[in-house]
Amino acid sequence: MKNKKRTTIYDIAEKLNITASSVSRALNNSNYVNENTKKLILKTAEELNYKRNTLASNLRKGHSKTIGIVVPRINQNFFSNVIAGIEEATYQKDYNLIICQSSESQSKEIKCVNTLINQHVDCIVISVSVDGTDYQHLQNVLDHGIQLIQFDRVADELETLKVINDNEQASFEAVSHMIEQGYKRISLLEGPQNLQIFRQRKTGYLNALKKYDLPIIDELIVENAWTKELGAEATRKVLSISEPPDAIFASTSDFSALGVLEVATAMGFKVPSQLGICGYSNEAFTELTSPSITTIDQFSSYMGKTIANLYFQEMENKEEIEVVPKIISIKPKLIIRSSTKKNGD
Amino acid sequence: MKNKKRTTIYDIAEKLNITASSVSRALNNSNYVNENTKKLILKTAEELNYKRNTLASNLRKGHSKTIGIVVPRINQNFFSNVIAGIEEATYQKDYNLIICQSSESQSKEIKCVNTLINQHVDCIVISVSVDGTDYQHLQNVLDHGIQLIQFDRVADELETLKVINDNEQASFEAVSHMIEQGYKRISLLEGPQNLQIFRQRKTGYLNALKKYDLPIIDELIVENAWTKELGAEATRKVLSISEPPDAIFASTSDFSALGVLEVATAMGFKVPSQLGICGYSNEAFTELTSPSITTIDQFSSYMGKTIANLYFQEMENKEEIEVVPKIISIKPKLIIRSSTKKNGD
DNA sequence: ATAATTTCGACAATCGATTGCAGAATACAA
DNA sequence: TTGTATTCTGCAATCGATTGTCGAAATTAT
Repeated sequence: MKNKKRTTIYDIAEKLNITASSVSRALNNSNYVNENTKKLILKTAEELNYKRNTLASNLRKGHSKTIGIVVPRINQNFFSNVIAGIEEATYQKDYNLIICQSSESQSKEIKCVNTLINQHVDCIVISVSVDGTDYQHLQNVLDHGIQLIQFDRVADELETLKVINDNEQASFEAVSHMIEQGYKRISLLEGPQNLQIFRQRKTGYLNALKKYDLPIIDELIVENAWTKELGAEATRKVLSISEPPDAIFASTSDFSALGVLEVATAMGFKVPSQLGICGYSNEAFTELTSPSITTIDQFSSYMGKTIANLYFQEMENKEEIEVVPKIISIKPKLIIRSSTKKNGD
Repeated sequence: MKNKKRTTIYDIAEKLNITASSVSRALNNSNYVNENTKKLILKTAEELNYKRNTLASNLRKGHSKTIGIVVPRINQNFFSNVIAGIEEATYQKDYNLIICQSSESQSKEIKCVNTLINQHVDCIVISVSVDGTDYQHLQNVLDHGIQLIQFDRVADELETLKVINDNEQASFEAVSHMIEQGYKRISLLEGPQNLQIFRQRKTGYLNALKKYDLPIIDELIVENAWTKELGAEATRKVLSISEPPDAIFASTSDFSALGVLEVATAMGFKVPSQLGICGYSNEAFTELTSPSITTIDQFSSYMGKTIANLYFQEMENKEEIEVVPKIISIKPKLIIRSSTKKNGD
């Protein structure tokens, strides 16, 4: 295990009585080396089980062919799907992925970002943590000449490349759908409003109410209900008021919606006839609950591919055109299931 | 964006009229530099927004403080949880993670492993792809002096560090539980037998039958039923024979069990009274189906932490003791839910 | 046969940080 | 004051691969 000396281009060069430069050129398939020596070099490299030292190569070349990713949680469905999507697209171009999770803490997020800068990654892809307020560390990425792509949860004040969902539109459609189903008192479980995505979803909700001339009822809007537990708690609260809602839009996540469903069922509310429920994210389980939960699909894996391709595209233009902030918005899709079919189907 | 020159220790040295070595020493908090100059250097580094070039540092130091991970699918619950567990433990020690997915293809797996060797990672953590037959590429990892830790799906013939579940025991307990519930004709949906984990699960099944003196019925054992679709197909088959099973153990995954449940329900079998179902992995959704599915929890995140700690522990011993192959076996836990409660509760 | 052009390969510098060695500067003791 | 020990700093080599420059050899053109 220890002290194993790996073969370098110098070892190959020495064995063949040539210089390392020729070996390097052969390995990089340059023209400036004789076909025969090239073959000989390749053969010897194979024999000696040579593996290029990417560290040295990258140091010299000044880039790393590596993309750093920072997400709140690796093992959250949406994020792991985005990552898988990025991986698929970058793998073909021989890029590596360094993955960090901020665990929803900005201080850890800052550390992660710094590590990635140290690593000389070519690009940082990030979805910010929930408690973020200051984005100096992201500005810092730009200052170091590293491409920065924000996705989903973005710091809107920062002018970077962004790949997002059209949260407002999706939310609008979801609420409109519920209204058209006949629900009239729709409660909104909203997420931390410092995040743009949650503000947008709220706007969509409000716009839908407005369109259908429904009143905005403050006591039906619950802040910060974005985990299963908080969703459950919020549900207990809104279902206990004198005039409870006849539908709940858990705009933060399907987990929240799951909390809603469990509490509502436990409290004796019939879903969907007495209470409609809509979640957000299209987690796998939404299909399996009874009733199945209406939700919004964010095309997470596609989003990942989009991010990767956006990076490659920008790389190509880098030399010629000045980089302009660009936003790609993906329209999510409303998945209508049983939990909002007020009148059956 | 382009051609941004990053500050190096030389820039700092030049500005302060000292040498780069002193700067390096100060940055590494060495004693061999005056307290005052150290402070000055740190301050200047801060001012110039200096970030260490990890590439250069690692090249010189001969290691990368990086662990490479290769899994079949990043976005599969079990794997993303293991990864999250590894991340948690390694983060504290300032290690980075490079993550690759083999997409269940050995040829891609080999490429991933080679990339990681090139990257000079200090350790490779791998769960092999399903179609693996030859493990030369893993031997190669060892030959390059890189620590190798296999987990879950391991190539048993290779003597490396391994972190696995006690699949046989878990399977034995699951089947025993079903038998004790009164199920007598238990069908086994098994996974590709070239993978040790699936062989072990089969052994556990057979041992349980033997213990309770139940006959082994070949037509109740279905090969290669390890996705939802294959599980569904297998179920259609076994439920159509003249004497159908009264229970199905989807030993490959909960997805397979889900396929079983859907087909069984569609065919009019009552779960759990007419047909018991047990899955494997404790995916989140198993709690949400109706009925909820009995399954086996693998402590995935804990497994990740165990892997990381195993690596750190081996690192400490590396110099003194010769590395010996070591296997850590984690005992999974049977989670009993409604789908196997034959007589209600 | 000579000149002009290619092709090939060696040399040396470079990427940025680290570190062994040696010498300078300072402190302390005799 | 001289000698010894200690602290600090600089020099230069090193990690392994890449690449611009230049000269030698081989090829082609004249």
